[in-house]
Amino acid sequence: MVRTPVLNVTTIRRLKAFPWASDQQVERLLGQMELHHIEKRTVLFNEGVPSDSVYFLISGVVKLSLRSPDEERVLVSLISPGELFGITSLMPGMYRAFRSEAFSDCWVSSVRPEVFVTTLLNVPFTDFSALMEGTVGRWFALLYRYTHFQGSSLRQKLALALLELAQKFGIQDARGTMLILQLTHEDLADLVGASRQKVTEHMQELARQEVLLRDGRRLIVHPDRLREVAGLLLDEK
Amino acid sequence: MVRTPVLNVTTIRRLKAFPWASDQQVERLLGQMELHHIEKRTVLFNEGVPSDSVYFLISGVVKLSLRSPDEERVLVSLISPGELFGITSLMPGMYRAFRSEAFSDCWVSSVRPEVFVTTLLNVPFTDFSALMEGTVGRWFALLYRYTHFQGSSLRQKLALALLELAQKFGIQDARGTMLILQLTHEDLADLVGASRQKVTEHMQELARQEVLLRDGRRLIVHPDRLREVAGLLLDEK
DNA sequence: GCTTTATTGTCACTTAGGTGACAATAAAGG
DNA sequence: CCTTTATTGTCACCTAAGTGACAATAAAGC
Repeated sequence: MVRTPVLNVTTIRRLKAFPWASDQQVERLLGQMELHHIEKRTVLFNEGVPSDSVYFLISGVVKLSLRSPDEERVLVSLISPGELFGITSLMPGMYRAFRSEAFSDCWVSSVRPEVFVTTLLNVPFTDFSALMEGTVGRWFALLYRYTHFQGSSLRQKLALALLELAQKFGIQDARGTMLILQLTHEDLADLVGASRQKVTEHMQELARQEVLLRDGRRLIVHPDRLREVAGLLLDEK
Repeated sequence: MVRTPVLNVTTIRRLKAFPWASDQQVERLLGQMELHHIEKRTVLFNEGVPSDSVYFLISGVVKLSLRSPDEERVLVSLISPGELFGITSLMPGMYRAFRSEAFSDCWVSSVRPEVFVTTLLNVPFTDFSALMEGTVGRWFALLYRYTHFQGSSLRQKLALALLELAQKFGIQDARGTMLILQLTHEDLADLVGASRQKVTEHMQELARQEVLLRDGRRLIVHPDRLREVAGLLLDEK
């Protein structure tokens, strides 16, 4: 038999959560939170589904993970009591990037992001979430790349890095997406954490397979083929 | 001779920056931004210094990087015009995690984070920044770990991961910091992106060198020695 | 307490990628 | 245009970590 934990201001304070918020704010927030008990190994949400709640961990440990190209699981993070998670829901139109599951039996509570933001910060949710996207959105994009690097081959890492560059620095061209950037193989090597020589080898291989082509020192890439090489499903990103 | 660019609402709109903000807000923000011209290869800020400005890239490319344990440079990201960077300054008491330098000649403008937040979102900076810390602070911690994984040996990655776990799940013990967590070598392997067998080997090595010890299936670690093994300078984190 | 299952330990073998060394190009600077 | 310097290409060789396979423990379930 599981005893439902008491969730009041004192509990929140003991967990050192939301230290800046007033008792009234915390009280109001608690009134709108749903409480859930999750048994070890139960999946709370999976990567790819729409992000529509913020979660707060009361007790237990939650695991965030990701599946790598070779079907392995990358353990991204372990969440401890008092932490918020599932915060992609604070940015507009996001999908969950990681799977979250109970690493041990957990008590978790959830709120809608709009309620969370308007209660704790007296500001319209759309404004806040747009600001988040414009500021920390890039951190998230970086985290996405780095977590996906885990368990990838150099070839896949290169594809992933070029894909990100194409989104930022690409302009449409008759032959594909041209990167308006003078990148040396050494720069790419520093970006993916590999040696310059191996990058040269793989870039040639990718060119031979028509995933990309070189126009002087400018690169023209095919995002679709890069995505394929990177081992991303078509629905991702 | 360099021509100072015009920085007005139209420029901002063309760069697709702050799309949610009203013309008045953008106008007000512009009035408080300083404009800087930065020549290729010039360092704007270095890792480790206090984070006290938000930057906005008008033209050119900015490079964010990091030095790895073996003195190599990890290229974390390339910033394109219209992007904000240096946003650790939106969280309280942060230091810059990356070096930023001009990858090409750039025009950059800077603002104090308080001005940025209060102008674009009508809310006290301290409230906003506390909320940021409580929400996206973890993304940043993850990014920190993953960027530092780049160019590290398995031994260093393990030390870094254990250090993070000690901060989250550690309680003081006569023999060091005890992790109140049942972690298998397989979990650790998934966390650092390595094979279970090699993790076993390295964990034994670390135990032999008294960086950590095992009490049944509980780990007791020495954060200081872990930091040393991870190749972090004493002032970091 | 005993059986089953999970975890740890160990080893030989394979492999992806690092490294050094140099030639071949291409770009930049005068 | 020619020299200098940066970048790319291509090797052979080395090393850290992956892999499979199994024994030795330890924990969990009954």
